[in-house]
Amino acid sequence: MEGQRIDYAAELNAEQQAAVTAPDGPVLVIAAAGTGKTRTLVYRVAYLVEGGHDPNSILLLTFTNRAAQEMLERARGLVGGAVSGLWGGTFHHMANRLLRRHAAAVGYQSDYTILDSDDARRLVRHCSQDLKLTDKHFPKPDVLLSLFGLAASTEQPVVALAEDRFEYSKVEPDDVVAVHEAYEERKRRLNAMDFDDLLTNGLRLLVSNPDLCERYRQQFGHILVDEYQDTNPVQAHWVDLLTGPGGNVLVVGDDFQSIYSWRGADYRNIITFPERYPNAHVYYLVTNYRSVPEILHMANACIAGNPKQFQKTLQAVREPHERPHCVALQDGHHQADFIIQEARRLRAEGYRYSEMVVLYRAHYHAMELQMALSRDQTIPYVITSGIRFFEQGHIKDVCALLRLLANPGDELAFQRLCCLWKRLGPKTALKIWKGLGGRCDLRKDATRERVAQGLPAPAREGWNTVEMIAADFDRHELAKDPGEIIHRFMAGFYEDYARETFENAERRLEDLNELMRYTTNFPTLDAFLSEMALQTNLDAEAEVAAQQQEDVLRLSTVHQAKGLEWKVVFLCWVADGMFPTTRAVNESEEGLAEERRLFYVAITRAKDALYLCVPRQRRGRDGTIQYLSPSAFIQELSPDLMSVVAGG
DNA sequence: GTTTCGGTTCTTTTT
DNA sequence: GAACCGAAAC
Repeated sequence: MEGQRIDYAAELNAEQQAAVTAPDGPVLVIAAAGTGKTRTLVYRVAYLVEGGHDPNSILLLTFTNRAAQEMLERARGLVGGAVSGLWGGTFHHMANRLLRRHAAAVGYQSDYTILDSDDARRLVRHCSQDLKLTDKHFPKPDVLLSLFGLAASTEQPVVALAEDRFEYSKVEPDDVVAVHEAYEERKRRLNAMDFDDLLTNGLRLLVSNPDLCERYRQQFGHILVDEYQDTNPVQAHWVDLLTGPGGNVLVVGDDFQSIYSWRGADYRNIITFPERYPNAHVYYLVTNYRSVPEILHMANACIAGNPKQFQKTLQAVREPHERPHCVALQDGHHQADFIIQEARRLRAEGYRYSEMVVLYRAHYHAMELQMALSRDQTIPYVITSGIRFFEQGHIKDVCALLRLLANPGDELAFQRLCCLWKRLGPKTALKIWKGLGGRCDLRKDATRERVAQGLPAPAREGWNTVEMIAADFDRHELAKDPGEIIHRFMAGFYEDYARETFENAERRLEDLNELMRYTTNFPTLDAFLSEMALQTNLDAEAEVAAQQQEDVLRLSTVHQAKGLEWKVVFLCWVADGMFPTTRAVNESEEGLAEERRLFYVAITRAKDALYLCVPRQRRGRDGTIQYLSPSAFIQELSPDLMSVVAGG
């Protein structure tokens, strides 16, 4: 492979080739669904490397870990080892890499902890409680966090968003601001950043240190950005700064597939790209190799109504096959039965289960199907659950010890660790923490003695294991072997604890063994912890890998299905109130437009066959039956775009 | 004063 | 599940 020149004209179509071989300077590639967006990016990387550019000077930014991994692998397949040295990863990943080096420039120590959403939630809860904002009507941590996050990623003040959001409720915007300030202060004190801080501090680093910014501009001669329509203002600003005037930046995206506005993504970044970079070259990819024309007709029709977008129509190249099916069903149970039967029928026809997928708007929409599948026992399936691998209780328990060893200021880790011991709860843990002066460096003998003195007798047992690990920490260079720490902690304490505490202890212990294997990929404890915090989706990715080998039916949210494709797609609950969700519709016109884009994403995942399942009723939480109309997205489509089937 | 236990309720989407 | 609340147990 290596050394062999790539024949771009033979391997790419004319649209793709034009984008891949675009001249230097700013480039915008509008790539509709299934038109070879990833292929184009990967070949662009190869083109640059073949053109003599040092891979070290190329920065490839993606949105998800999965995309980063896939592209690096494919690039390696094209140009071989020459690609190593390429800077590739998610925005968060890159920001973290820069911030570890220059943490002091934004007022942090370089061993800062990255808070996952669960940590952030706990911290905000503490802040609300400290401020005595415990009223039933005061917004919950999740609501507050999404507001803080939106403020951070759109560079808006919290107070403005709070006034807007709570306009018709009794919530005082000032109280929300107070919690926000307390939260910011506590993160500083803990030497911790949440996901948004990585981005905002990454931006601040470049804004307030022009010399540093210039240095990285020199370093990155070429910047490539995937899924540009999903960037938020902070990310876009960061890319702009790193590119600099006259720099080379190539962004790829599809405004039709912008589905992350709820966390600050702004598709205006892509719409206004030609204005921000007036000499930008713009390329369109609209030839779709993925889907049969009937599916593309529906996709084109469904999205056409959305305003303010780069108008483009997917061009089919495949032969006509069959129209998407619109299946009327009585309720969720009938829907589940229908999917199971139809999947089995298709299987008999020659499709593998791994070539089919069941998609839905929200995780809980899969409940009936999940139950039916586990009762049925004939179709192997995986579900990308709502809880992330690294946010499960047992993983976080074990990692609390690692985190405290890495960052002695990590109060959350200390709390979590202490609450594992018998007869030791949050109150006592806080007392000990305060007694230590807000810092617990377990490597120091004096610290360990002080902790030991504060413990109730039954807690000693668990503590002894930690004490021994901490005492050996420097002597045995455990900082270079996080797996060994986990192993010792489990052998000495956690295995017994898990068996006493969890119904499904064995499964959880298996997870921990898996975690131990995973640590071998990392040279140090710090490297492992950084990566772990940013790999929120490890389980989903493992399942994708497993699915490719085994014949397994996958159940997934539409969001998680983005960028993937299957021969057969079942879309569930295409009914009013479910998809689009009531919330989005109530919010604004823009909310509905985004739901429509999500619907578009779902449709365009399908290659051969698409089933839109429309249950007509649903049991409410009080047991009453709720009647549903078909989704507005179906009603606004011309009926001859689909074949109507009665199911069940 | 704290911790633990047993019930109830609620699930949008993710780095 | 897992967060929350109230009541029992240490």
